[in-house]
Amino acid sequence: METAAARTEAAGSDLPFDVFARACPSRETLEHVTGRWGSLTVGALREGPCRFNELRRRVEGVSEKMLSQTLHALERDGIVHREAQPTNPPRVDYELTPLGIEVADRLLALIHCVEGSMAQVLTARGAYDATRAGR
Amino acid sequence: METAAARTEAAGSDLPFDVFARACPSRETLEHVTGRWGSLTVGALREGPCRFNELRRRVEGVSEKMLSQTLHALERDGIVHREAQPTNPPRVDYELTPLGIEVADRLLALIHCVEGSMAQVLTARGAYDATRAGR
DNA sequence: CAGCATCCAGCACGATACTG
DNA sequence: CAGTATCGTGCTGGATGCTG
Repeated sequence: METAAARTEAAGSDLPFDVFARACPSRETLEHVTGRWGSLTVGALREGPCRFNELRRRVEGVSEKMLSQTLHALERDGIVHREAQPTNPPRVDYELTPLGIEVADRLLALIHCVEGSMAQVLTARGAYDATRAGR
Repeated sequence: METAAARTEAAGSDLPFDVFARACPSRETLEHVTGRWGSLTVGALREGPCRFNELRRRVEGVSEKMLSQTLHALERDGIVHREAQPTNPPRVDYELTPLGIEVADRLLALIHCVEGSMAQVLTARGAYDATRAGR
């Protein structure tokens, strides 16, 4: 009972996918979803469908390039749906798929947990830094 | 109602911390927790306290350096507690703090959600790639 | 065992410019 | 508006070697 697979099974889950295993494709998807911009993009889309530039405004600080890249990865994974109207000027709406909503809800639970704990975190940081002040 | 802060408030949350805002410290903590190795480290520690090298084995593929770095960040944020015994050879145990457990549970919910959706994800990827086969 | 220090390759990312 | 293309760089992160 040393391997990741063995532990996963011991934990009651016999799914074929295990993020703790080196080469599992679920790691990629998890990274797309939890990545620096992925998590914020998915979180922002939970508020409802959104166009490209509006999304850029929701996710403060994201560059055009990174948002585009992030959206492509999420679309490929079936988390985000892209709806393009062939009008002029072009209009493209992004929205979460049903799967995306599932993921977004867990993600937002985590985000809110972190946001709500920031006072504690900041205190912990102060204490940690204080013990190392002299070095 | 354009800014991240305004939206957050409109969404019913009037917390002072908003990850969608450019310079919010919660972004850092979220990244520590959701980062490539952070998420796996926190997830692995949810199984119980663990020594350095055992942790390295649980989180397949992590290098010494990255694990060390990750643990420091998590310790500083008050997610992980480090307990060192001054014995020889040295023995150090890492474990989640109460806050860490809160976070880990949300994180694992997300991880299991992703793991359980991988069949769907892989199908979506196939479909996506198929439509772009010719370019 | 539990780690820090150093080196360095690669790519993640931002800035800028251009297209339909 | 909604992107793609290209370029430059600073940081990420792996490999290696050393310490207590």
